Amino acid sequence: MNSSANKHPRLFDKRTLMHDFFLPIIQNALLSANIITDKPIQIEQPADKKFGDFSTNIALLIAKERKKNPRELAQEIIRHIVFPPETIAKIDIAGAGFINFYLAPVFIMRSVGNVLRDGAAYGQGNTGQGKTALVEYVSANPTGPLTIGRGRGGVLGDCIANLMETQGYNVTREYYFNDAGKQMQILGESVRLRFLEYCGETVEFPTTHYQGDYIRDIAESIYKEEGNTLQSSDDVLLFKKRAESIIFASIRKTLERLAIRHDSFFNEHTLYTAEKTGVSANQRVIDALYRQAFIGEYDGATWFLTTKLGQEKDKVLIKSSGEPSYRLPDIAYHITKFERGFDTIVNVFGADHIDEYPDVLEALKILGYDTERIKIAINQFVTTTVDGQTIKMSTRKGNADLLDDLIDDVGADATRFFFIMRGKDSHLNFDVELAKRQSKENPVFYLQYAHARICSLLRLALQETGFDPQNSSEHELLQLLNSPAELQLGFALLDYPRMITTSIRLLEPQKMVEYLHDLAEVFHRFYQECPIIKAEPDIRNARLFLALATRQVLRNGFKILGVSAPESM
RNA sequence: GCCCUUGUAGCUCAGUGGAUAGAGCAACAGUUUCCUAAACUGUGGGUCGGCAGUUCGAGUCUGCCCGAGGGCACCA
Repeated sequence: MNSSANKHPRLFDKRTLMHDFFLPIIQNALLSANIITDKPIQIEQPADKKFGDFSTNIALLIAKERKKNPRELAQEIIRHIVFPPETIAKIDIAGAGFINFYLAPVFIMRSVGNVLRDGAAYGQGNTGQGKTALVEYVSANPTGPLTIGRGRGGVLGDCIANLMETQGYNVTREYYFNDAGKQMQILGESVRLRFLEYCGETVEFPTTHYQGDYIRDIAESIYKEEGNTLQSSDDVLLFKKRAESIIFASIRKTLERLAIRHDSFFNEHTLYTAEKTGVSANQRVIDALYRQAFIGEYDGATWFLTTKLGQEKDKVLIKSSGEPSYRLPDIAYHITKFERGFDTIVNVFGADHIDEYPDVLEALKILGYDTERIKIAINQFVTTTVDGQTIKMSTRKGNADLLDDLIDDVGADATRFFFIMRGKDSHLNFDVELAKRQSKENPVFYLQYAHARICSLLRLALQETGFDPQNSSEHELLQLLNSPAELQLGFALLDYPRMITTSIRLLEPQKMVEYLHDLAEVFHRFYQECPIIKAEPDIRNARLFLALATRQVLRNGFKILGVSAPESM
């Protein structure tokens, strides 16, 4: 045991309660009851409070192999359970043979003191200590302003990165983009044609080109600066460059509004150019796959022989034009993630890219990379509802819903919150009217209100009583609390660290949203039922500590979600 | 046709093989001499898309069928 562990008594959040407290207790009981089994001991929180705080189904699991009645077995196990004083209040058997544990109120409230002690660090862990992670998200090419759909992936990725940082991961947030492909060529051409219109020419604008108004805006800005001097030029590159820098600036600005940040922008084009070795990253992929006999040449193109892996068709890596298809740089890009030494690699992208990653993974596997390190988070699409009418996101037509417009409409907090308040696999229905509403129907306001209410309470308490729980360490007062509402709140606070690890395991920040909503609800009930400032001093101070601990957890959670924590509303 | 995601209350959605399937909103009925009523309490509401299977136990796992979204390019 190291010295820091001695300085700080063990933190009894639910994760540690399950693994470090209940597990050994049950293991020892089985041992002394002479029950040997290879069945795993499962400890869970019953959905219904009346079945205790924790329960185990071990008696059910081993009943068959022991040919015994599960309830009798449970009885026998209970007889052998030993536990420290002031921890467990009651143990009983219910249902088919579940063993249910009820925690002693003192035990719960003592643990709440640890929340106050850890403060902003409460919930942090060390599973990522000393490890690096790359989280890639947004990665939109600079062909137009960000759409609402991209926003969902951006917030999802940002929250995943935030979550991982709480566990000690050194996270690099990366944006992968391409400014060299065919789409960018079309972008430059689109701007040039609109520019010519400004110069007074009548042009035919192809339907394959970008239709959005922003193309006209860019063309106009070029016209204002350059006049018609470029009219005779057919240099598309110039228009492309201008468009790219303007669009990229707008994308970054939009992301900034949502506090979505990146540490690294990876330009796909660097994979095309020769490195020190004189060979491009793309070429190295071809060479390496060739050595493994997964490259074929026919129809004038170079193919990844995925039919050898049981797929229906081979996949083009180099087109007959000599240009790589998107797949080749994708593979090369992922190799750089390994070469840069990341321990964990997280890719966040939309459902439209769902067919892309299996090929990349196959190629990486063939080349000997450990694809277990790669985690994929795919988010389903977004539809928006305005005035009860569902509007489907539409793509390159120029009538796609713009993320900026949505932020203008409902604000950054609601935008972020709504994007992650549903599971990523669920098709998100973004109700714009609901997001704008400043009432309890709007879940983001419900949560923020709980925080503001606590702030207000602490302000008033200080003013009326002179007591500031932030400047007091009499946390043992918490042990005076034992009403159902207080215990429920204290118990909920202990769940926070486990929710973080669950969210990371599932790459699902939505778990945090749900948890925080439940926490706010339990707090409001406590606030309703327990008078605080008017209570007698010790109880009053204890309740202020409980409120302060709640505010801490809300703040810590809001920080991960990227939602503001208002002091008053 | 093939692949991925998905189908749970009127609506939007939770639900790690476990106990009588939950929450929010909406509906209805209540709560304020008292710290923010932007809150709280209660009531009603379900063939978990359908059919089979796996097992002590299935909303959860498997197969088939039906519906929804997305993808199946020498676009990215």
